[in-house]
Amino acid sequence: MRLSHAFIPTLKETPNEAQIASHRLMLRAGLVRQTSAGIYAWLPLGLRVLRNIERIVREEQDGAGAQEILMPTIQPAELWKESGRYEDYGKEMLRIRDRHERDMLYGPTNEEMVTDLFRQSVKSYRELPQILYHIQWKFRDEVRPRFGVMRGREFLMKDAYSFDLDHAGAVASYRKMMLAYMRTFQRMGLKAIPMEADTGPIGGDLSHEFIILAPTGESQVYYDAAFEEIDYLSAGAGGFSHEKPEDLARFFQEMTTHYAATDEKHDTARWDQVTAERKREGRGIEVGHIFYFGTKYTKSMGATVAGPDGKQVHPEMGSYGIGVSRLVGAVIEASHDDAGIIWPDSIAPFKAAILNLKIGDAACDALCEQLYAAFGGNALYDDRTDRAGAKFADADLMGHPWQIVVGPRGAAAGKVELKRRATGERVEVTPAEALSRIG
RNA sequence: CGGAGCGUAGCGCAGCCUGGUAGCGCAUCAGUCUGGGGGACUGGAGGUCGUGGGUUCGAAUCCCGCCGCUCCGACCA
Repeated sequence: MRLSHAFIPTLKETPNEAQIASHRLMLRAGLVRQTSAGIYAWLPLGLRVLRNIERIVREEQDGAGAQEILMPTIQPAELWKESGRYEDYGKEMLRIRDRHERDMLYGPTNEEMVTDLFRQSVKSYRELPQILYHIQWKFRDEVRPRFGVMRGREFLMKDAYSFDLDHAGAVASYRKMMLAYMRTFQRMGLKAIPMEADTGPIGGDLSHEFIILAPTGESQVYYDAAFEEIDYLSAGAGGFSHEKPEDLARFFQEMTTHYAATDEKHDTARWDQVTAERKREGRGIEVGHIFYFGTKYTKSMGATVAGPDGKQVHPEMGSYGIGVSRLVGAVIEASHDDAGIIWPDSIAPFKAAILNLKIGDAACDALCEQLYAAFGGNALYDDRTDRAGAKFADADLMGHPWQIVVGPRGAAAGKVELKRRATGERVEVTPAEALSRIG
């Protein structure tokens, strides 16, 4: 993408409404624009990040055996009346009436709908387990939307739902999803800590929230250094496979024996048993939440399958959410400096920015065009006529992992300057060398 | 939902108290010079002062209603 003609409206000053770092930077770098309280339009740069996060989430869900579907945003009220949540959900649910005076709603979540889909078609225990997921916009009419996309009213969420014949199966599904989550966050360059969470009115002992560390997080968290040391992506010895029950058991053991708690659930007695050099604490942002809730919906909505003995049983369910749009903000909270965003390579909107410091200089132009072509569209070429300083400032603001700086001095000698955004380190290299380093 | 604040050009703000010409910086457009960390100069364009009503000869300014947005607290992917 050529910056001179890109719809990337960067701002020199911070809009008054943006208070926290991610919100400020998302507006300044031209990722989003607000259209109402808690509702945002995604512009090219922001959308590319959102899609990258989606891609990683999707790959990890698929890898764990979940199947992607896409349920609608608008749902009929009847389903929610069946489960009893039409009344319980209260004013957070956006209720709509269509032209036939039918009660509809903009989905805040999809347990009812997925249970309905399931009960229509799955009739035998032989078809279990099933894990279905989708990545879809949700609407929750929050009393107080804030922090930009971190607490929006309309937000993009990956929600998965597991159906198993019995409790043991549900636990296995839960563990698979938990592993998928840890892998997902690691791939995004985030340190995520799973914390035991309240299960609410449903009860049960299986609910975890996933907290990523960021200085501006909303809650204080305490955890064992072990969570930082585990490599969830490793496939070899010591790694974890979704396929092997013993791996999942060992993984779950790891996740639940090391200490991790938010300040509400902080247990100072247990914390004291963690040795000093392994104690970690900081601020955290919740980016995912998983639940096991058994037969709550399959019972209330009459979903049954035939068991091995021919009798009808209510499958056991779990649900698993990742706040996809929230992650964009959360990553920025976890990774920025005074100059702007610092994208992890895996979700950066572009692999690199190419800064042409002297548009019109034959050597600079030719070199930049050649580099730009080599990226096949996966680079942002700053071909504006602005001065160098403005280009540096915008590139830092937008947070491209790499900057390839092409100036007249270097271009004449066939050299470019390669800057790593995260460290600020710069080296002078040949264009070919720059390309191979960026990979 | 309780408490507080804000709405004037794309963004950041002043003007309001004490009513009378709508202003500044940045951005933007044209031109000249410049050219490695948000340049300089010259000239332009851009505003129903959130909205409806009231007071007044006259309202951005005073009064009332409404709408929108933000912040703090309780709740949430």
